[in-house]
Amino acid sequence: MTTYNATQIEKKWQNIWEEKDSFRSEIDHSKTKYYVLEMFPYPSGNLHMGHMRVYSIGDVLARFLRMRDYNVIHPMGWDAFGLPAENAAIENNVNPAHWTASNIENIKNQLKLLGFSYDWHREVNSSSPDYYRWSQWLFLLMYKRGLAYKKKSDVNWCNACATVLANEQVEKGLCWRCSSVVEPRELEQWFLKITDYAERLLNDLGQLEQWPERVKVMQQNWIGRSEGAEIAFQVKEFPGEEIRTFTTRPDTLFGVTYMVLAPEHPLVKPLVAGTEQEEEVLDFVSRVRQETEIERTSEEAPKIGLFTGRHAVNPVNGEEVPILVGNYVLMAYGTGAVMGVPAHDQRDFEFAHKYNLPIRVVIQPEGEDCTGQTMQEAYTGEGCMVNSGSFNGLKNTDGINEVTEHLKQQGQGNFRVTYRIRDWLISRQRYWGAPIPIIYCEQCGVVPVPESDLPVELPREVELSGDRVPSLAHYSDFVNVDCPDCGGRACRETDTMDTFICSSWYFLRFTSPGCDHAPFETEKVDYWMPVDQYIGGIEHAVLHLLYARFFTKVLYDAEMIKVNEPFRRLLAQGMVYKDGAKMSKSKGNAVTPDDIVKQYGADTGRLFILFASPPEKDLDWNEQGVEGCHRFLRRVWRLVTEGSEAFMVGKDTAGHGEDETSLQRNLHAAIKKVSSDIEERFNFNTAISAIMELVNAIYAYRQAKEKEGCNHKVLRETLEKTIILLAPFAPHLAEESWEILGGKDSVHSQHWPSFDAKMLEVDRVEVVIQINGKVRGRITVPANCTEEQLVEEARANDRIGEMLKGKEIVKTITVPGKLVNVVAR
RNA sequence: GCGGGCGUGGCGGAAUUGGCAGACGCGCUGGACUUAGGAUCCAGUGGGAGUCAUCCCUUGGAGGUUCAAAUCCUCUCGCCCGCACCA
Repeated sequence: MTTYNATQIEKKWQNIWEEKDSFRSEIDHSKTKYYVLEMFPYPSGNLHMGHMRVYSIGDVLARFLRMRDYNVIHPMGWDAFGLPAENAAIENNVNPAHWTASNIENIKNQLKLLGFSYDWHREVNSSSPDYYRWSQWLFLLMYKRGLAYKKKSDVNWCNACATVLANEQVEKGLCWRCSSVVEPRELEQWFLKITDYAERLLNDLGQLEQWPERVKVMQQNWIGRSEGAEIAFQVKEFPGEEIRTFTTRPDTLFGVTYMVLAPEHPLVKPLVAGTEQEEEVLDFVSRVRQETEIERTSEEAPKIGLFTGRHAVNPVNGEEVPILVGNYVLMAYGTGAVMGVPAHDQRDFEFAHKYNLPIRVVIQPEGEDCTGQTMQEAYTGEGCMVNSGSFNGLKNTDGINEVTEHLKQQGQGNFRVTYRIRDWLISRQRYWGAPIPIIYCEQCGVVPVPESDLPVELPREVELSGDRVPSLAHYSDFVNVDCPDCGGRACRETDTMDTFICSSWYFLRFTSPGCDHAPFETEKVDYWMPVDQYIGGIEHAVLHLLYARFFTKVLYDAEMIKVNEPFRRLLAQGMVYKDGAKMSKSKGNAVTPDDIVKQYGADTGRLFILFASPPEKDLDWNEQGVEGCHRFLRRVWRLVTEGSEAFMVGKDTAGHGEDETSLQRNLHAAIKKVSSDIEERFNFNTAISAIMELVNAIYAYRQAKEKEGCNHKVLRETLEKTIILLAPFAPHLAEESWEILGGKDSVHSQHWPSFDAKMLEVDRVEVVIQINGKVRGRITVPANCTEEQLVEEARANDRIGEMLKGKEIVKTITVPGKLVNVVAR
């Protein structure tokens, strides 16, 4: 017997798979297609355990489904644009393109060492011109459809990254990549109108039955739909000028005692012009506008309001209330103006107390008599409308509609839905991205680059002398261009696109990677889409996963694809921890896939990562657990090598008795469990434990038959099927074992075994006897025993009879094949 | 504050429909083989008591429903995650 040499075996089969092009996928209408996709990596240098986990999960599924006769597509590529390439370029004095290319080569080799079954013919690289050409083309599609526009506004600026960020890319006021504080900056930037799709992005979450609840909830929160009314207040001092507010509580309109504008509100300046308060207010406004999001939204930040000297007129009762400017009102939400109803909103209540503003109760809780003086906090519950003119006596829940309807008829308001989500800011002031295909002409203004001129290529020679890679504005050859319309002097847009654009459609490109006349071929995209199983980290719950859904819907509307949701089923895998901390180089607790491959082999690493925890839960890396998995694979290896020697030289001496039947029953039970655990539940950990049990059963059988010898036919069949079951998890060892056992072709081209229900049947079953719900004995009865017989048998049992002596049997409950419960007093 | 999730041996975790709690693995204990064992094989391993072919307790805690609860309901404690001055 030879020892298990993982390195040698793995190298051998990786070469064979590559030579035979084993994982190539083509359209085949005779089979059901299945698209298995894991989020493609950013090629940052080395693969880490998080990568190994996602890709191991995907590979098990892909290999399993192929054996289940699905036509599986399982592609891989590179999310290759992005800032780290620029930073590395400066540090190492190397062109970002070259740095990226060498990382890709490295990571690709690492993926190959792990034995993942990708169709490398479909490899895509988002930073190559033949890919970003179509990212640009899609931008132009958005532009044509009115979904891309440029506007000047306050945007999130990250100083460390020297670029702006989308709202989704700011976490608690910090840059998602480098964690530095994000500042507001007024710039003219390109946006995509994702808000036009807010309603559909929200509603269609309902279709995504196979997505984890938490991801759907996170997207729901992010989109943040709220229903209410928009109400117009006239400005007393400027007849004809109105302030529009959004509220979810139009029923409290009669309780308005003041109005607050955001500092950025366009009416602030004209309103205060010429008042005593002008200087103070403008000073306050400029101060607030310089604050970072952290400063402005921190818990300690006091709510400050300043009177503008002007008044708003309540449309329902003509009352005049002071207009203030407040630091807590956000221009980007609703209308940037808030009506203050202190009696029925806790924040307004506190604000009113601070500034001595009147509190007027307009919703009275049943059986109580609240007044502004006696209230300790705002009343936000249901009640009866009071102090509300003709609406008095109405239930406030009805009042919401009635008041809005009234305003609508008077032309002073309307029903309105507001979303928290903002348009997607896609401009980036960086070099290493896809250039935005827009030209600014002195004569014609904004001119989209004609499709035939795509791609707008990045300058290849990069200046690497400073402390950062210069943006495209630095390259005059790039900037200066003739206008495509009039031929006159023009210049290019010098910002590049957010890399999330590239990853919003790569799953479509995988269906037709070489296509040079369109982003993808209709026939192919229609065959392969949607992605049947998508796997990736939870960190993209509202970034990539929201953007990709948006792109898909736009392409659906443009009639380029037939699906309006890209990912049918989603698995958000947990993180990899070690010693209670997230595994990372900086914490010094990192174990790399390379280490594992070297020490134990890829099969051991893959097996452990799948066995240690169910995929959606966090996983704690444990060296001894890895050794346990390696031990298991060696146990399998010994069975195969010793078994094959026995098959060749030994005589088949044993007949077919109880032991053989039992072994076969173990086999079929394992087939059943492993199949359903992979296919229905994704519980790879329990699938693996079922294979371990089967292997233990084979060892037990061999030991039981040590003297008289095994039934080789049964043993061999069991062993072969065990190897097939193991193939998705430990593909190299399975392949080698298959060869040793004399199997035909590759183990991976075998049909997945089906279990025979007859094999699972037993003649006799053990049944638990309970008295009042407690286990008091066990009996073995024929499997087809009737309930009556079962009760008879139970009561006939000596011990049970003893315990029931002198008691009255109230009733008996039987669960066939499982238990008898005797209820006795 | 709103929303989602989790809590089971020394550890990772099983228990799929309410039906034997603790599968499988790690660790630990004992034995076999051996010059040796950090290899391999076999046996044991939730806690407590014991008259050792037995009983009691046990799924964060307290109640409840049920013949039967890790699983369903109510309350409660703890932890993790998302959103949050959102009008």
